[in-house]
Amino acid sequence: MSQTKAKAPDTAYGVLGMLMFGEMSGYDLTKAIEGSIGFFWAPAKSQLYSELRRLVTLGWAREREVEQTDRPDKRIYTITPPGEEALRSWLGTPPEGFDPIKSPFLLRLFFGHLAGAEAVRGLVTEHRRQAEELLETFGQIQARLLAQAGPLPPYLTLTYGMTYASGVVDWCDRTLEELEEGMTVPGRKGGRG
Amino acid sequence: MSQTKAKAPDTAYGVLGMLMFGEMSGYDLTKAIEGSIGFFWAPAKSQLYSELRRLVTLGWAREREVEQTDRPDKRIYTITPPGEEALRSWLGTPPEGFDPIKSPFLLRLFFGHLAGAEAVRGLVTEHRRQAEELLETFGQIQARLLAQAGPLPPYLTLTYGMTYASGVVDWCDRTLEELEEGMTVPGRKGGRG
DNA sequence: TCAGCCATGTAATGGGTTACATGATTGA
DNA sequence: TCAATCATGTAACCCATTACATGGCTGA
Repeated sequence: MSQTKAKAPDTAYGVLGMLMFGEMSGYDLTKAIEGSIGFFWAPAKSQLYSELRRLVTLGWAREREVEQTDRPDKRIYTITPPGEEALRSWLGTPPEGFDPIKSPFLLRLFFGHLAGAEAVRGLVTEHRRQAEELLETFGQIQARLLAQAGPLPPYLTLTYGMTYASGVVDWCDRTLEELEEGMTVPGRKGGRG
Repeated sequence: MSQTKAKAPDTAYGVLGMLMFGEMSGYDLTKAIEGSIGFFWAPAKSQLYSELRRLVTLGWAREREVEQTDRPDKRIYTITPPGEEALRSWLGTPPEGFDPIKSPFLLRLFFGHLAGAEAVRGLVTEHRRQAEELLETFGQIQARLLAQAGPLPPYLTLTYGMTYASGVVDWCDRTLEELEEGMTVPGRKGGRG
């Protein structure tokens, strides 16, 4: 019953991809994900488990029960050949449309004039702090990745993240300066500086 | 029955904020959103309608039926004073945690070594194209905003988007060059260039 | 005159999160 | 000895998307 032409949410393929690193339990996967793709694709635990059930149904992964005495029993998942094929086919299909942006920060910022300049400054400052924090985390990961000569693509996702985060920091700095000039769009006319 | 201390999803506050521009129907709101906060907060139509129902229940908006003959009847929504208060209070509460990133692009890229260098180049090239397209759209909006002296915050969300998109374009360019050098992390040892 | 869009929504479905459950080890 | 963490998952709920429904106008 293994389907290759089936459609599944991206999360399913993310899990499949992780299984390429070797067989894992749901728990193993949560750990593996939070250190890697978790930065840009972070399903909840229970979501993971339900995707695993889906993979088994599709024939894209095999499930094996492992009984344990000191720990809860577990189920270990292995990718199957049809699973690998489905993964590769998905990889060959670029996502349509740009990455969806969903920003609680920008949503608040947009209505900032209702909250006043001081609140906006606070919002931006906090955002900057978070971006710097992220940047530091990325720096540590980078050091690790540069020490071993692994495949390039995961490293590229890291540089992407670093470009993004440092872009945010710069924008925050520029914006905090701009906020000194008032809360109106800096049009050409009527400006005094 | 108007509650001020209630919790609602961010989408509800986004809708409330839009209602500050004046009373609107659900249809009006979809239009208003897609030209503004839609770039970073884009609920589906039906989501919008259910949030409107929520707002009425909470006492944050009033609903008024308007019968029409040539068009379907409509319901027009107005923000109430408790609604305004809830909105302001929400604006004063910065989001916890950095904006969640959910990137179908990075998810594919991460597993790029399974697809080969050529596929990765294609993926990056397409992503670059999309980013440039976005950048152009933003440029047009910018021209419009600079022509009138409106409030600064919406303009700031725009510069944020532009910083982001042009950062992506740069990253794509750098990455396409890097891909010429092979598919391994450019570590210090063993490199020839 | 027919396809497509304007204008207004509802229904069905599915993806994803938070809360709940369990018991064994380990460190303070 | 008590709280925290490891290790493994399930149940309940809600947010969000896609598909469906309706009927009048508008341009080719």
